[in-house]
Amino acid sequence: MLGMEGDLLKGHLDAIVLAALAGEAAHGYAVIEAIRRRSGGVFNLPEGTVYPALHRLEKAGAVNSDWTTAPSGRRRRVYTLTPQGRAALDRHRDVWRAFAEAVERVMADAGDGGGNGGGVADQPPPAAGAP
Amino acid sequence: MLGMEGDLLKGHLDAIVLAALAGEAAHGYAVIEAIRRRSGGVFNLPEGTVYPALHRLEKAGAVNSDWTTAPSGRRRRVYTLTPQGRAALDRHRDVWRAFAEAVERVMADAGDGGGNGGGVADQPPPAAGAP
DNA sequence: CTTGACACCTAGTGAAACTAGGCTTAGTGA
DNA sequence: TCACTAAGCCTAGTTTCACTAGGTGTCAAG
Repeated sequence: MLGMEGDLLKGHLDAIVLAALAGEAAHGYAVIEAIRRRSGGVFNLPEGTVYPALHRLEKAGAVNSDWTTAPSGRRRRVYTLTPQGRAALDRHRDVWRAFAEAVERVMADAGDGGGNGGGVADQPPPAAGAP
Repeated sequence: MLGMEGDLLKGHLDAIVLAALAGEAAHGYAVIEAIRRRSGGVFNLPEGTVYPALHRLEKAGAVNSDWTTAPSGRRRRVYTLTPQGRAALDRHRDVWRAFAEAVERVMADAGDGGGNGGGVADQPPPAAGAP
């Protein structure tokens, strides 16, 4: 995942893949491309990430797949959101919203340091110290 | 992490812990409480998550810790952001912003399905089919 | 025929949060 | 005084999930 360090995406991948298919059905490569384009190039997901996700989602009933032939003659496996998948995407959106808001609330308070009273360090004379 | 499934928090924890300390120094329990309160109860982090994070951040030079005695007589290990930790928090905020925006862009496009032309399924007569 | 792009697949790996305990200490109630 | 609870801290082992590292097949162009 270029430009993004660590495991930021973990737990969000299924939602992102489902969202990529919400507009219209697409084959694997197109899903990857759609995610990259929509994210402004932030999410550049490896195939090894996306295909297992698609398989997982298909197994879970969130997407269906059909082999088709592109105008070029190439075989493609096209994935389509199921009604169940759409419902799952709606839930994912709610979860994301709640999650993002929670993160922003934690991050945002940082600057003012006021009005949160409790839970803070009492700084009386240092005691015995560490073990 | 109550109410949050899977690994949504992965990759974001350090940022959240640093942000919890940005206002003022705090001991472990207070960090946990601050995160829970600020997140509106969304992030209810286990001690086994937060303490290793604090230790990790201390080892990395982002926080310092000192043993103190609360008014009650209890020993507490109070953590304080270092200048390095503040700089790291700023970076984390930037990364979060970019990440969140990318996710929202991917999620938001879902509804319209228009204007993205390429990369979509060609649906001519189904070909030979799967292997 | 060779090469590169398209298209798909997957076992194994590693990172990071969480589980599952465990210990210590001060306050409270019986 | 004793038992229990809450505060406070610690950590090895486990689980989860994205990514790495390959690998195969097909089609078009040179």
